[in-house]
Amino acid sequence: MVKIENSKRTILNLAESLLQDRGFNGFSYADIASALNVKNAAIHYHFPSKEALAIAVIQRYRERFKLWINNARIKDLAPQEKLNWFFKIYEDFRVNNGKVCLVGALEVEFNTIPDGLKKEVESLNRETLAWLEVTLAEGKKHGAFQFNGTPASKAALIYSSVQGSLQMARALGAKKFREVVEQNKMDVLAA
Amino acid sequence: MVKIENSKRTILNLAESLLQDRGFNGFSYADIASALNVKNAAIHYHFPSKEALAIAVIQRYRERFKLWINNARIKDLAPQEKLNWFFKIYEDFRVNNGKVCLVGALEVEFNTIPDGLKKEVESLNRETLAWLEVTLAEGKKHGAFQFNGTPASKAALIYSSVQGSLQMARALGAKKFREVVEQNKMDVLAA
DNA sequence: GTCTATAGGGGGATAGAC
DNA sequence: GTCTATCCCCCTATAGAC
Repeated sequence: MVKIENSKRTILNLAESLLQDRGFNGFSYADIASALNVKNAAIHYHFPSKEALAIAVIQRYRERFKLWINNARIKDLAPQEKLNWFFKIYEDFRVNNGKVCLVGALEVEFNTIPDGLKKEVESLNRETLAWLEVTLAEGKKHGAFQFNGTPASKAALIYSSVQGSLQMARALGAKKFREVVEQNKMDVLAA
Repeated sequence: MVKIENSKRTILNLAESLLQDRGFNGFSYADIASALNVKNAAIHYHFPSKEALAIAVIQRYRERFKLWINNARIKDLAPQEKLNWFFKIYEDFRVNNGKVCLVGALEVEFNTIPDGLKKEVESLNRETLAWLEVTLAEGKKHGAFQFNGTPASKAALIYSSVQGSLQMARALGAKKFREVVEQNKMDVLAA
């Protein structure tokens, strides 16, 4: 009972890492099996299909994000600090072997992935944008943020630029990612 | 002589389209062959390997971009119009079956693609950013643009957000992409 | 230039033994 | 829970006939 839960968790960790590293079409059951020193079929015992595995990865990620944003440690922060926390998530991806955002990776491969997985990606994307939008609106109302346009479109710009710059950092180095984060801050923080 | 040049061009067109639609790992020689009603091996006659094919696609794209930006029709435009032209490139991708930027697509798969291809992606990325940077600097100097930060970091933000929002549009619809473009314009145009 | 045929590898997935 | 064995499909790439 404990063993299987640990196995599932370990497999999900590996799958999440591989998805961020190589995309859906870029990793295989064999990658996970060899990392765990077991055979291919053992992974199928825990997750019957690659689609089921990837869906479980995204669902767990969505749960995690939901827990974070509803936790007092994040929820009670000032808007500027919330935004810093948000950027920190992706900075950690960047530092951790140049991983990219799951949403961006799967959207590049969107036309090749199973339908059930598409729905999960869409949900994660929507939920992330929704939180950013509310955070930006809150900060603008309190005078911490200053920007033209709606919180929704500003949120879309920030999120898409973070996704894009994580990808760019693979070819041009981490500096590009950090430049984009700093530029985003300058463009939104009230002088 | 003419025939082979036409074949090469047709194959490059298909490969470029497939790369933007499904990524490097998401398309195969068979996709191209069946679209041309020929067999797999015929494609190998024109491009010996998948790496060579993808490299040729990017090189042709780079040439095209270079011709555009050095052509009087673009070169002599006002900075605002240059920026509009830039956004239009990606708007056309979006309209044309939801394609994404080649650079972003290949950077998501960066850890799985051949080395020669990586170098081409890096070059295209650098050249695009360089043009954007110069355009932004020019516009700022002339008073058409107004923004904090360096032209380089603003260029990185704009380019990465366009890449990211094209991807986002696949899950959330074209509206997201257009929102990001409009927000970018608001954030850079002098009031 | 395109064909048939084939080599040689990798992929996801399942059945049945242990 | 993990193993071996296997199925079946798709992939890149090459050789040699036409």
